[in-house]
Amino acid sequence: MNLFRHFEGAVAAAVVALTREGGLPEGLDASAISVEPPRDPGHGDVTTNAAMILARPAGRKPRELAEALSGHLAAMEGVERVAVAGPGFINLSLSPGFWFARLRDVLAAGTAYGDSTLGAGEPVNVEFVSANPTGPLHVGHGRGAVVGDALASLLAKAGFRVTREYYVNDAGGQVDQMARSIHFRYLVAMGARSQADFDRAREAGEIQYAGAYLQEVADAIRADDGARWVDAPEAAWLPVFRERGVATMLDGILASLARLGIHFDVIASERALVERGDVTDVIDALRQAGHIYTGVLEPPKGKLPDDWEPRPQTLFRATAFGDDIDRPLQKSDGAWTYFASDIAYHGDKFRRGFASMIDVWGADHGGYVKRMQAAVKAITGGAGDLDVKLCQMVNLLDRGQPVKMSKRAGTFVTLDEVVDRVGRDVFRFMMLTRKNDAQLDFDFAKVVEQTKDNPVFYVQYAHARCCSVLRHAAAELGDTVVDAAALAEADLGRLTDAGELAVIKWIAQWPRLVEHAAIAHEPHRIAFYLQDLASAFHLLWTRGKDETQLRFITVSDVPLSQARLALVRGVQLVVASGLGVFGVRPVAELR
RNA sequence: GCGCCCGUAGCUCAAUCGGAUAGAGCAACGGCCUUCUAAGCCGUCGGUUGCAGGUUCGAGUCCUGCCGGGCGCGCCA
Repeated sequence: MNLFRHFEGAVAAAVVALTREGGLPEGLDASAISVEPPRDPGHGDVTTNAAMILARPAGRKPRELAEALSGHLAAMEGVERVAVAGPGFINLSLSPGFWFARLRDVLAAGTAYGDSTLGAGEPVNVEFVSANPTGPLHVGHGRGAVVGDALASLLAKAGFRVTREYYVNDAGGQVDQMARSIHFRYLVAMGARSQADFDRAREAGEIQYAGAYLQEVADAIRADDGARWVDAPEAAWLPVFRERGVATMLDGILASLARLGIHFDVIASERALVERGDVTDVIDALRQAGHIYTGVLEPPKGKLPDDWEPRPQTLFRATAFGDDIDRPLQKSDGAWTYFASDIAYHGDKFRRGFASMIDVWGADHGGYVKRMQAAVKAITGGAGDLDVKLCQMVNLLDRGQPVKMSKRAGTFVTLDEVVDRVGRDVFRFMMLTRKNDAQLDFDFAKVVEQTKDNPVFYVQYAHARCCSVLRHAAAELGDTVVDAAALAEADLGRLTDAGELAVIKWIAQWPRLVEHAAIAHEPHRIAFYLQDLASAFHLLWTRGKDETQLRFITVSDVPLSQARLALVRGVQLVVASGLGVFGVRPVAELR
């Protein structure tokens, strides 16, 4: 139960009641009323701005209105005290019994606590990674992967029907360049060209993909086909080398993601899209709607590209949908631009039932957002919505020193290498400790440290500590005293310490946090929440060191122990629930 | 030149579709802690939220204009 949503209903009822009594005019707009936790806990547990929102249209003073509404709210079950404060806030303080009921919610729901019906089963498509199948993933891709996957899990927990999707850019010039690079290596392997030729071509920049990872593809083709492609024309070998390359690279990419625990529901191929005629179809549709014309773009202001010349192009009227300039759809050789096929792809997603689409991109694609959103508006008649999450770069460090990366020097750090070194769970959690559009420092040394500075450790430790306490309790008090059924029946009224209540209040925020993070498409909020929850719990545990009467296990008082162990169990479940959204496995003990 | 993102304590970052006195951690300073799992706990110091206007009951948040940083800017994806 999201307790704030619960009290939203109460506030709405109070407004209705007051209206019926003649205290408010009929038909006021109540949509701006919020019910939320106050910034300052000293103000109470729940606050609403209802009186301030309604005062102007009602022609009444905010505080006076607040007093009138308070009367109705004071009668609510679970409300211990109502106060009007500041410019007209209504603050509710809830009774211990109300909080105990929330803890019982957790014990009953398990890690499903926080699951919401907010999404009402609405389909949402989350497209992420979508890296070119031309090489292994690097750390930046890893961030996008984790953000996309966690966002998908978050939306699923909030009640949306989520599809995870990967778009393979297997149709453009990039994969052709990769094919040529593989072919060159193949020729060297066959003795048709020399290694010196290869090195020279690489130095001259004629080989765009010089990574050694393509050697295995060249070798595999040689093993299968022998000298068949040595003298063949490019038109003959290119498709073969391209397919082999794409298949191998994609396999590698998906394997890297699988190691992170990431799996896709749909792998969409750009080439298949083009070959199916989807691009032609969507362009035709746009043309019929009058959104396409042939024109000449203004040259960009400021620095002019050397080879710029005015040229008539097939343009999408993106400016009609909020973009700054109209965008080209065809290259000069007649092939579709990437943008054109991407329009078709998003059109395809929409036809498959996704009015709500989320794309996770690297920040270097930022300039592309407006045109894609414009295109989505155009092809869906305004019915589709595209949110783009741009992921900023990850700065790799080791003990504070930047890890130098260079493709040329071969010191390029792949995602696999990072995951090998720190483990999947640490990587995933760390990738979610910052807003997606903020740069993120990732220090190999720090992320595996067992100190409070390391958020992964701090949160995992809270979970491990809960497990440890429960293990000890089972040993000292007996299994039947601490099993799920016994704890569900515990007399929570024994939890009288303010610190204990504080932890329950943190636990009870979880359902609201899930909903808000899901609406905002911001999974990182969970990381901050888990640190806060862990902090409250660690604090309580630590107090037990000095004040032994506060310890969770008191052998001489089994009912008291059970109440406190119920609280420990609640913390354990909510931490596990949060880590579950992140795809991080909670640990039962720290090594 | 234009567009997008960002600018919050010395540092790294929070701040709930616009809420009350802008919060944590690190660092610094002062104290405590020998264990239900040790890697900690408490306190102090620290702010014109880049600058200037505007909108309103109320602005870090929205609008306008500047300043500073990052990214992008027709046939790459």
